[in-house]
Amino acid sequence: MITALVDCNNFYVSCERVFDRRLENIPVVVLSNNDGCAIARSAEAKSLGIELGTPFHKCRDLVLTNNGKFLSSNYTLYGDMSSRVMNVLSMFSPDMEVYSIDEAFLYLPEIESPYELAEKIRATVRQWTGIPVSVGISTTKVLAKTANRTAKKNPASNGAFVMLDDEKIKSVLSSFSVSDIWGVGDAYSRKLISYGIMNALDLSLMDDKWIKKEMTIVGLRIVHELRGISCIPLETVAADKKNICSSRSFGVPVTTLKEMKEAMSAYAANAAEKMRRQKSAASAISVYLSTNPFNDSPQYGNSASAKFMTPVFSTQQIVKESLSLIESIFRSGFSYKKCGIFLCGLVPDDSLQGGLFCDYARDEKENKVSMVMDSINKKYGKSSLFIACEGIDKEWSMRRNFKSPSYTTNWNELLKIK
DNA sequence: TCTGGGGTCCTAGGACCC
DNA sequence: TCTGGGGTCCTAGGACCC
Repeated sequence: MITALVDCNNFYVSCERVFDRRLENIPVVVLSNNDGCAIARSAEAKSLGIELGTPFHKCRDLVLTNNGKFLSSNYTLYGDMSSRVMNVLSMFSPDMEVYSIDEAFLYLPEIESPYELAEKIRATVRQWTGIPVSVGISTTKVLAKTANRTAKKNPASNGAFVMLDDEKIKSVLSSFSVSDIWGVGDAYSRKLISYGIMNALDLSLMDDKWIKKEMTIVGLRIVHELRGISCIPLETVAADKKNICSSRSFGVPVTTLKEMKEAMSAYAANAAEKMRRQKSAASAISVYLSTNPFNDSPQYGNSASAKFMTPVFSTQQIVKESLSLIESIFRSGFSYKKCGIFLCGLVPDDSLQGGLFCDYARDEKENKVSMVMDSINKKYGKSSLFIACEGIDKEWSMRRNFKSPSYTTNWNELLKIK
């Protein structure tokens, strides 16, 4: 099957550039939550040598002295731009897997000129959304990923790379480092290199038994895909999450139980809303807190979990349980950096059943309140309605000193043309 | 001063069953 | 010296992805 991987170039930076032309041709760095470290870089920023994950304070001067700009991440904008891009891509194939916020796999029909199609995809997405993309085309997902990376690495390829015949595939693989293969991370690439397996062609020629022993069945699938045997299917329908997590670092250290409980309530409410969006209920929850491991100050971290007799659905129930758990592990005298919640054992909400020891009438009422809150927040914007125990001032909330407007999702922040 | 957040899958080993 | 065979379920930990 002819498989394409379409990947947006420097996606977050590109989203920002669509609405602010002043960001063209200068180093632009988008920072993680809390303005902590670099998570997206323009080509100009990359050529200054700024690596993914570089802490803000370690690259601030370099970027600013080169007339560059920092931006806080604006996920509302990126999420909305992503769905625009995906909408355009879906016109090119009925068989599409949205793989991440900035990538999609597509099955393409057998066509005479895949290269022309790739060009058409690039031009259409660019014109309709403003986002530049790269296209890699081959016969399996792993090979399409490889082609895409090759397109990005070679300026001559003009953002599109096709490898369909064996000779071409072999020649690309022979100069493709194992550490760049999709599915081969740090640990495996170190291991492979220690065995003298340096490039993708070397890996594809290894014995199946050896691969399975050293890299489990997951590694074997990757190797087969490198050989052109498709074994990672296209997932056209996004599966429901099995776990949902919400966690954040604090903008300023948290030292009191009162603030910790406010933050915990906010994250719990956020996780509960995400869970209801996919129509699930949680069988268990787990919470954790921790100090800042990069500090010399006294360290402490802990977690606690609880199982519910019957799966829970409402924000009220989830917040209540999370607060009692976090209280049980909170110790005063520490400067906390982070806390979070996991909702586990998610089941479809239509299979909710009353438990013998539950107050069914109360649960029903709370479930309805949660759904009403969700619909109001959907209509009037996030956190139009929130529970009081999240606190009002939220001094612990994350830093986002350089956030751009929500150009596409908030009437008050529309782009103004002068 | 300052280092993100949110997921998935697989395996080994222990506990338990008959 | 010697201690069955076959299975399930759960959890922790390690690998990976963006």
